[in-house]
Amino acid sequence: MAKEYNFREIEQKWHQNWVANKTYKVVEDENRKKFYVLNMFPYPSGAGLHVGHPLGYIASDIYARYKRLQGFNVLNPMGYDAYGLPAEQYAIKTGQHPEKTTFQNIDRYREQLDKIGFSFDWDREVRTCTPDYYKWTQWAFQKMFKSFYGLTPNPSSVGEGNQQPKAHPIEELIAYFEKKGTEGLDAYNIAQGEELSFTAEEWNSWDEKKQSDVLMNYRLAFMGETMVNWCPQLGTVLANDEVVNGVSERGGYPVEQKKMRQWCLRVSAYSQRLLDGLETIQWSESIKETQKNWIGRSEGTEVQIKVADQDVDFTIFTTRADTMFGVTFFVLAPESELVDKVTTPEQRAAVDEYIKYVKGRTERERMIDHTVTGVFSGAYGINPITGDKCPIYIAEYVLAGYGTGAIMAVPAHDSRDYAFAKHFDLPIIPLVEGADVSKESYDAKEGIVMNSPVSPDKSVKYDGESLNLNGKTIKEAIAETKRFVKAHKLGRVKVNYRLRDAIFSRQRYWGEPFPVYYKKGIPTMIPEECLPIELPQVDKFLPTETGEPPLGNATKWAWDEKNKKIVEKSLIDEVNVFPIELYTMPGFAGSSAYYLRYMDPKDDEALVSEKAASYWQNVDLYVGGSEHATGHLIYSRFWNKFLFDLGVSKKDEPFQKLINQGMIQGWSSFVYRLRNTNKFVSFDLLDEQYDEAKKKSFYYYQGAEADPVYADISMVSGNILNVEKIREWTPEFRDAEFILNQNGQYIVSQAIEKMSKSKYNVVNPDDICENYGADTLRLYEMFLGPIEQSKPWDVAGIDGCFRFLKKFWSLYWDKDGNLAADDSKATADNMKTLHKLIKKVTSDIEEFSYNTSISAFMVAVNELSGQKCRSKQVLSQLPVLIAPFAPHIAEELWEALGNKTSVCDAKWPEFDEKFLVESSVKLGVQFNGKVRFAMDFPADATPDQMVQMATSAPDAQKYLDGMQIVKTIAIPGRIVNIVIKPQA
RNA sequence: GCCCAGAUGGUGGAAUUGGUAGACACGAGGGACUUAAAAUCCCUUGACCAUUGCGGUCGUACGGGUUCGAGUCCCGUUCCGGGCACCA
Repeated sequence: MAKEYNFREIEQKWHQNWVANKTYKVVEDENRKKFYVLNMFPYPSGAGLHVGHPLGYIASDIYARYKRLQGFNVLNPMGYDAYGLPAEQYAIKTGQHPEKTTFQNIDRYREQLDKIGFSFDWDREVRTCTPDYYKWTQWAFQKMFKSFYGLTPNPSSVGEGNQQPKAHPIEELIAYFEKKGTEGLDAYNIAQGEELSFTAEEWNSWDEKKQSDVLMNYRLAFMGETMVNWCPQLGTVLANDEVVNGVSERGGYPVEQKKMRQWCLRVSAYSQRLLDGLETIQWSESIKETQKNWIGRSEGTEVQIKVADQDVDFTIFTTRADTMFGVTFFVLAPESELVDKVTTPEQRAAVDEYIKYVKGRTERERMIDHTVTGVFSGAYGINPITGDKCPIYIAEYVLAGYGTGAIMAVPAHDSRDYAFAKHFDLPIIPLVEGADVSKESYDAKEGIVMNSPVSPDKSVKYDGESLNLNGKTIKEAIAETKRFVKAHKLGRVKVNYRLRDAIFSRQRYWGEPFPVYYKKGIPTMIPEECLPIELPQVDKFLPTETGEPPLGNATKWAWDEKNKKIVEKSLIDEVNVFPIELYTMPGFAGSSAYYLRYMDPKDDEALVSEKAASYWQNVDLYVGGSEHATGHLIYSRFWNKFLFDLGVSKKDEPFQKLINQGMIQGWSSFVYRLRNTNKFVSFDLLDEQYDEAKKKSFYYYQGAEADPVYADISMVSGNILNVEKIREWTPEFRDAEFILNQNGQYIVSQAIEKMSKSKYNVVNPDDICENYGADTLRLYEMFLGPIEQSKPWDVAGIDGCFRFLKKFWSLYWDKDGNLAADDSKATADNMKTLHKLIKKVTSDIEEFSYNTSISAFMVAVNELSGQKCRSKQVLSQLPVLIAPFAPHIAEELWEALGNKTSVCDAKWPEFDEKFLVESSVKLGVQFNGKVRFAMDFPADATPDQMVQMATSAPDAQKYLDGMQIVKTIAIPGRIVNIVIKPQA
């Protein structure tokens, strides 16, 4: 009897062995080069792990194991992003503490992960919801509160070492205010909410509250009154990336705009560095592009506009300074404070009515509905270049939050201005030669400028100079206008970013509490040595009756300043005891610096020790989904840059290389219920009608409409429903009538969708592990296709991988079940197969092309099996090569070969070219690019020799007959082509 | 609308980066071994024509181009996916 591949026994044995020997424990070792592999840690949801989760974990585990075999000291940790909305929603429904359900889910995840054979060092596990972890989340927040961004406003440090803006202690700014107020501050590029102006005397005369308010304008974590995305159903504010198409990302509830006092992070301060950093990291172009869009840098010009007959002026922002001659009106955002100032008494009523209309519209309405609306303010602005008086309008198409909230409108060259001008019948002046603006605007930045000015007297002189752009290209015209505006102090060159500050507070329970108390209304940091401030117990997870966030339900939630401890709320006296912040931090707080914590997860003294941070530096390979492009991957980069400024993180960028694994989708199955009945009709009996307007199909059976209902995929094989099984599933099907087709089968319809509990299409990895083993699962998930690609889960091909492992296994055993490997000398063919494999697998792993390396294994095993290879010289190398992909079988065979240590500590085989060198190469001989016959060439033949041999070969004669050779192309090892034409 | 990525057999996907397209796997068909099944092994499998002559023609979404030679490079079109979306 041949020895059977008993994967259950093997995998259980090695799992226990790894745990017992702490095979995957990793410690800092100055003598070895480090390599840091990381996966985006999961949110432990109630549905458990599905087959999509391990895709990324397997991919990074393969790389981690490979790097280890190459001699690197590899850090490959795992943990849980444990704070989150679902656990809290569940808690509200059932009254169970979210910590309890979260920990239950974590245990389930761990159990599932353990089955797949990852090389995680579980001693480094982190959970974002444990106090020893979130202590450092709170600590980082406090540091941001105590920092501003810019150059040091300290005259002695101007120059060397003070060229790059970065985070600095807020004390430096306070010292400056005490001496000079805001005078000369703009030289230091300090990030701020709005441009303030005050003197040192004013600053020194202000009380603590006023000074605190002013400092909020500069702090990197600050409390600000801002427009927020408020979601009434979730009872909380959301960050921009948590809102998709005007509804909440989680749950899909409507979101409205609301002005609220909130904690914010001044992410925008780092806009330029976030943009520049993208050039230094190996991420996919599409993610970098997405981040570039999100940051939205635009370089333009700010120009001062005087309002005619009023003592008011305002600033507009434009990227098309060249079009100043085509301005025919100005537009203010409805929310702009200028609206009130410029509106004339005659227009007051109309303007008020318009503002009222705008306020009544939700963000979603404004996003979907782009009809032209607006109102004339009654005032006129003076174009500083032409001297023309142009009407000032108020319209919602201008956004308050971007630029200055005011624009100059050039209808000829901006489609939005064009639509507005057509609607209000305003003049349109074309400025580009050949541009036809009778039907639409000409927005392209290409062409030659004209009408700028129309006539010499239409250009205002400044210091004897007037602007003339005629005949210039648009690019030249922009540069020239910038120069002109700057030279004559009409405005300034300005860079704007679309990236907004992140709203950092949530009105929820299950999140990190803020280490902040309110001392006479002033937000004050709880001393660093008192951290962490632990999440208090509450009896209800809903907001209080007075509308306070859930933490308002906590009774022991006040800060005793004198004794430095948390005390009962009833003791608040506003002298020694003050209320603590009721908001909690958002999901991205805990996930922004977790990769640093893995380096040193148990450290009580620091987020990460100097020693650990210096050794591990940053993540070399990060694997995760691309859906985090504008969320986690921006916040993390921001957070890391801040910690880098503090010297905590050692690299400016946290994730050197990023691989985005695709999503594994599920096949959802639908049965069709006739409306208002309990009858289900087989899909092939239904008539389909497609509704063009709704982009959706509707189904009918004998005139009655049938509605799709999800059926659990375990009830379906192929597209045939197991009627008995579904009857047992839920009561609604028990007594249902199933109308079958003529073959007596019930056919379901199927669709590819995201895997989700509610769609009943989740495939668990557990069943695969049970039936085929973890090694097959690992191999199969990688064999499915490139990691980056999304694809539906389909078990159809899994047998192929299972068969391969069985073949691989049987290379090692004879028919009696004894080890077949012996000391015989490997043949040239054996060595060639082996080294072909080493070369292919090594280069494929480096390129994350795991599917092709598995193919290479299949080929090699088939070849060796055909060669009846028994030689240990070859067979002892294979377990090492397969170890990253299928670690259990690798260990088993490695041990069977007589090794005493884990295959993890083996050495990755070296590729040797000499085994691949051929004495001859078979190449196709082409005439005029078409292959005509194949022949052998000596491997070391020169191009001339190859041509000589090809043309004199007997096969060549019939092609050469009556022809003459025009040209020859020969590349050794590659190609021989002879260009011929009929003889003249 | 703008930006990015992509389209290869019945299916998932390969292709040394411009050099014999379809590796590897699934599925399908045929065969061997078996009382039978499972397992295993062998053959065929892009299309069409020719098949007791070993071959020929076409073929990488579509239309052009560059080249001795294009799945790969360039121009245009269609379709699918992702991101941004009144950002001035």
